[in-house]
Amino acid sequence: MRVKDDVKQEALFQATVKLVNEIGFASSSVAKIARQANISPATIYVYYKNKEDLLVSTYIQIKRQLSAAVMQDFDAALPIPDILKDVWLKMFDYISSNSGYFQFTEQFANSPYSDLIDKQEVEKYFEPLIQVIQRGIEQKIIKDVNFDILTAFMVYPIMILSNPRLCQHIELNAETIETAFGLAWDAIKR
Amino acid sequence: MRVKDDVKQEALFQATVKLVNEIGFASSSVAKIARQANISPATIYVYYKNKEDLLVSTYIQIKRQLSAAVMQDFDAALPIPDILKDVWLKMFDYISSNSGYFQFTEQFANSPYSDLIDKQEVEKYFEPLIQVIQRGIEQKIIKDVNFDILTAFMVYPIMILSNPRLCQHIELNAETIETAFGLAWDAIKR
Amino acid sequence: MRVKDDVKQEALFQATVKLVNEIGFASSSVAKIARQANISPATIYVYYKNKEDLLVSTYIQIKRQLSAAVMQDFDAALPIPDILKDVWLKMFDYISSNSGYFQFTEQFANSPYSDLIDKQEVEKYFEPLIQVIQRGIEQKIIKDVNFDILTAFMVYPIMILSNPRLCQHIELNAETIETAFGLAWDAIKR
Amino acid sequence: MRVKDDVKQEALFQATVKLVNEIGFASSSVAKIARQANISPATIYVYYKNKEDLLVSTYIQIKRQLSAAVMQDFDAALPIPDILKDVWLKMFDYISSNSGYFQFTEQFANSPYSDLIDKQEVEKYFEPLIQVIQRGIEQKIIKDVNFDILTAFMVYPIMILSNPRLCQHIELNAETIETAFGLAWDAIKR
DNA sequence: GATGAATGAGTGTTCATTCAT
DNA sequence: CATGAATGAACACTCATTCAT
Repeated sequence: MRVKDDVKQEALFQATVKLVNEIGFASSSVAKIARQANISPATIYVYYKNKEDLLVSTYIQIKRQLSAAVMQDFDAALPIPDILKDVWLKMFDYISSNSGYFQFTEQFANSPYSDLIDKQEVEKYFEPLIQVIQRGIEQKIIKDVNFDILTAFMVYPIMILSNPRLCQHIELNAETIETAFGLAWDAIKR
Repeated sequence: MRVKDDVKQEALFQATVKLVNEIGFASSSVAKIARQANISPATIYVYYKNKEDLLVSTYIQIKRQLSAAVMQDFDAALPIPDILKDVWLKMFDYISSNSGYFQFTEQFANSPYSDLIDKQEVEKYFEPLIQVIQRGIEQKIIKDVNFDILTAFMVYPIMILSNPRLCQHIELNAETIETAFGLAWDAIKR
Repeated sequence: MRVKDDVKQEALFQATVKLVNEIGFASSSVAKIARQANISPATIYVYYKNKEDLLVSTYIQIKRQLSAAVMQDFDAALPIPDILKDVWLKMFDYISSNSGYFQFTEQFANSPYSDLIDKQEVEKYFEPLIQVIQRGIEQKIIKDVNFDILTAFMVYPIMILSNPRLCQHIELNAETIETAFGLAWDAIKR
Repeated sequence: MRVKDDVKQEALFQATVKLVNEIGFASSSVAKIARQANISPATIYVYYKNKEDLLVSTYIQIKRQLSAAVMQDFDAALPIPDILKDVWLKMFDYISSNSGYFQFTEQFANSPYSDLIDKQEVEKYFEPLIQVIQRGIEQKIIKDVNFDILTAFMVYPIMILSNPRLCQHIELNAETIETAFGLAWDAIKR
């Protein structure tokens, strides 16, 4: 028998990301994704249960990759600001090197499919980071406020600044990224 | 000669917002919107050129309303932090009083229709605010950084904290809103 | 506005019956039925909720027509054998004049859609006939046996003899029909 | 060299009958039958030319089995009514013991595949029975009418009474079966 | 012999839009 | 102005069958 073709599966992944970025989530039909990947629409159903499965799997794959990149060489022993800055930089690094993947996750997060995701599944990868922030609060380095508020200033600004749909005028280079971290740190530090 | 029926147009507006919030952008078909508004699908084409026109017009109407609410009683003579805090509070106020409208704009911003919007058209309403920030920079009260960076810390945190999809754990009351502004101000102030 | 076209609905009815008779229930797709009726597949959904509705409605329409034809001029005052013979002849008459309709009902009855039919809805038209048979049992003219058994000899033979798929060799004329009734009557009479 | 696996073929037969009875003819796809039989869809094409061949072969196998069961110990020397009653009882016996097989044939007979069957191929097994009836006619024990008419009263009532879709209210026990034969015999006897 | 991968053709259904009234 | 009828194109998905191993 023929064997499942990794090349085909990878092409499907790339096609999904590319098409969603080009024409948006709502317009990305199974047939169009198949054509982009140069396979038959029916073949998609060999690799995925249905469209939802294809999109959700693609999302999770990217999220896993992102979290691995960001948490790589994580060193809880460093000073807290250094840790946060390291994560901040790694995240910008990943996003700018993989802007297509990142854009896909942004679109996904605002689609109805988003509700199907177990958020904790994704968050668990960042557990060490969360503990660092917790420690920062205890050591009175970081403001003692609701965690969602801290996240709104420590994480989402990265996403917003990296989203070309939202920020068309800014050039993301080492300097601006560093500058932005300055604001983030000022926001949360005590 | 009969004239276009304002009641019908308003019903159409409400139906569009309601349906998009309930079943999402992709699933909101013309026929369903029409049924929700208790009119015929064909009648929509009396009021709007096509579906895109309907959605874009709905979006712009909300954005105009939001900017009017936020910029109401704008007083450039006040101290800069007071101005920003006032805007911050008014924005939260509008969003919490009109969460349906706000949710619609969030969904819209992540749809392909979003590209059709002339962002400057919306931004011009905030011109006085932009000038205040400019003045803050000149007076060395606000950090002299790219404008997009300032916005990422002054405006988007509001949207993120108000988005129930993103922040499920936080209760938005006077206290948390004030706290959040504290972080925003710390981020941008010199 | 345009008005619902009775001609189109009738064409749809005829096309459904014709196609099911020609290629069978399982192969009769919505697209094929539409092509046979010379309308767009989408138009079917103007007249019927879905495929099931189309088929079930077609079935019920035929059944109603059949029962009306069979029970026409029903006279409970006549002698019981005369009543039964009259019904027997009228049924053959309807079936031979409308063999296409009848074939459709036979196919329908053996399809999964059949389970959706409320049998009592159809049976109620034959209520007067059922009462006659009941009376025949009480008057000891007809055998006092389970009603299903009587039906198996009084009604189904008509269907079998009229079914060209099952009986290819017999010519259904006045004589053979009369002969067959003789057997039916001998079967059930006391 | 490996040989065709009888166990697999039998599993395929059972799976086909089971699935058709459970979900109907139209919904029984090759893939589903294969899954039910715990083999690959492709393997079916080792044993059968195509889907049609699978279904037709299954039908013929059952029919052969039925005729063997019914004609077992056939004794043309017995009195004619005894012969017919014996066949009648054996048929009910087979059907009630193998209701799954019987249901399959009923579904098959109303599918388009039915036209592919050479009816004479099946009928030839009943040749001795046909000759008995012929003899009964000659001896003026049985009515001298068209053979299809006799069959409509001697054979089909069994099928109708055994079809749970048609007769839901009757309990088929020794008594009702005997009673029903009484009607059948009254119908055809002179 | 046996199989999972692969697919073109098809399934029932909904779509945004136009037409006739 | 207002509408339900009408539709070609598209939708997600399944089909029977063949291919490569």
